[in-house]
Amino acid sequence: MRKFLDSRNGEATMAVRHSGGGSADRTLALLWRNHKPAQPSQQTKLGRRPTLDLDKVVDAGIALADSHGLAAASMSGVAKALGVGTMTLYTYVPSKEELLDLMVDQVLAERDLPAPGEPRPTGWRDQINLYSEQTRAMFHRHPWLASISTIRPPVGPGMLAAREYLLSACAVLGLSPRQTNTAALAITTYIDSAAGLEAESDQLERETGQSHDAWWTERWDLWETYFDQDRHPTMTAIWNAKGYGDGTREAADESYRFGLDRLLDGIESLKSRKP
Amino acid sequence: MRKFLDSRNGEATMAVRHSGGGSADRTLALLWRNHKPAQPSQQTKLGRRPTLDLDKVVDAGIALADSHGLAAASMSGVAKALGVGTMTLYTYVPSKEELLDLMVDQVLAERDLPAPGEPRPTGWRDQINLYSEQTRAMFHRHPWLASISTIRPPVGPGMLAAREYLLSACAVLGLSPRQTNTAALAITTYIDSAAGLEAESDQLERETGQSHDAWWTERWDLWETYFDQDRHPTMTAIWNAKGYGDGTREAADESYRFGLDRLLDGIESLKSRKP
DNA sequence: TGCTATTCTCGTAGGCTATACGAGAATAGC
DNA sequence: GCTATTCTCGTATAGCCTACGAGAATAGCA
Repeated sequence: MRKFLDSRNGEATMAVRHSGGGSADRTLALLWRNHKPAQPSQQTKLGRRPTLDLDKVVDAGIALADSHGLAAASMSGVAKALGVGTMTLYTYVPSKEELLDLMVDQVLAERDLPAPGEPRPTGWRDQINLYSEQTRAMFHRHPWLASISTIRPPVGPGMLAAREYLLSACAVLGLSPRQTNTAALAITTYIDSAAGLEAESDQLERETGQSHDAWWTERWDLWETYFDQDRHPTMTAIWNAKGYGDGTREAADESYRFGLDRLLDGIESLKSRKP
Repeated sequence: MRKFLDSRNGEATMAVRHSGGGSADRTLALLWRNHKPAQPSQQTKLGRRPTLDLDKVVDAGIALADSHGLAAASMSGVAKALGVGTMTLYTYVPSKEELLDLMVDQVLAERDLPAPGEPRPTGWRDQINLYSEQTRAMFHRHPWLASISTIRPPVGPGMLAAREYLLSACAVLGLSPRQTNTAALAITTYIDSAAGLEAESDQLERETGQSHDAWWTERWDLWETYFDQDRHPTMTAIWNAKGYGDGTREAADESYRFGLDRLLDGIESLKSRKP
């Protein structure tokens, strides 16, 4: 008897990911597989030995998505990379959807964030900045993360550990529990989105071999033929004042930090406002 | 001789969208089709009459994506909705990629934002809030927008008009052109991301018929079996203090506004800081 | 009227995707 | 060696985009 396989079919095309259908309990068991000290060895030694294990499958999926894009991490692609038949994967994973959840949580767990008792930066901002830089690095290592929806994410050890760290950092502000949570939410919204865009952008330049400058140059016709300065006076003024960045990495970095710093300014000022 | 069709194939699976390949000029011509007063009627009346026009195709794509998700806006789906053969669409649109660009820019243009000469809210914040609310409404009408990458977006009239408005709103702050642009970027990053998440979340509840509360309840086992309070003290404390929202629309709205307001606070304080 | 050049229409086919089903291979213990 | 159990994976179905090329419709001209 096959283990999983009761899944209702697809509609998982185009980066939609409900994480929904099968058994939530089963997915949880897979996500937390290395965190509860092993079920009471119900595993007898009956039957054929497996050639793989779940970690190998998840790692192969991540490696493929890293090197050749999320689309390359198809069931057949992962199977080929592991040297097995496509259908063999379904012994280890109930469906592609669950595989994605597992890939995501594993990658979320990669961030090196101090656990509750461990030493951490002293100031609030430095604690947030640690989260920010770790998250940015994560997105750069795995740009495909940016194209995965984060509502109803995999509730695995990786996601929960990062959330705990961010909340604990926000807690030192001394806001109400409710506001602490809201502040953390605003911060992740900005960081995930800005870091994701940054990483996607870099990846695009790498993959297509076309710099953003080259991309704009290809659209020279826009300014030549279609752009109406009278309808876009501010853009024109900023352009004339050379207010658009030079497309360098430093400019992008400055942009990222500007938004985050202003958001943190705003949150921090709540403290002094109501002393 | 077919008009378009020189496209290099695929790799457009899974919500990647480079907008790259074909002729950028051709895509621009399609995007701006209704904004330059018609090319010098080079169109003789030779040949078979077309049964459709580009606007019908784009509208059908948008309608399908709105009602049944982005995946439903496939070439065959759109063709079926229009009552023509799949391949007929390729007379009007070079590829699926371009169709998506056209759908996106049309939807971006839906926002009701005052053009340069027109009356607008007086205060800076009200001007930004107008942009914010229009954008939020747009995402709610078209939740599929959230799953489309915004780097290298379609540079059509819709995108440019919205950008002009936002920049002109930021310009009243009197920052340097460079900082004005950076501020606008931070604001769109937050708004697009938060509004997209909000809309995706609502759509998910509608589509799956499962509320977020129900989703969490389905994962009851997490708290029961896997969650370790010692490793997540802050989460536990916030939970005990009922600091997690009640999942109502009002709570989500408050969350959205909190982040935006703090970001605007931070940006605004730049003015007074360097008088 | 009929011919021609031109344009639009669209069936077929090829190469991708996920996965249900079921036949077969391998193993532990008897 | 037999059996119960487990893992492996070929085949088939239904979807995706789109290259190709045959055929239909039309305007203008002879």
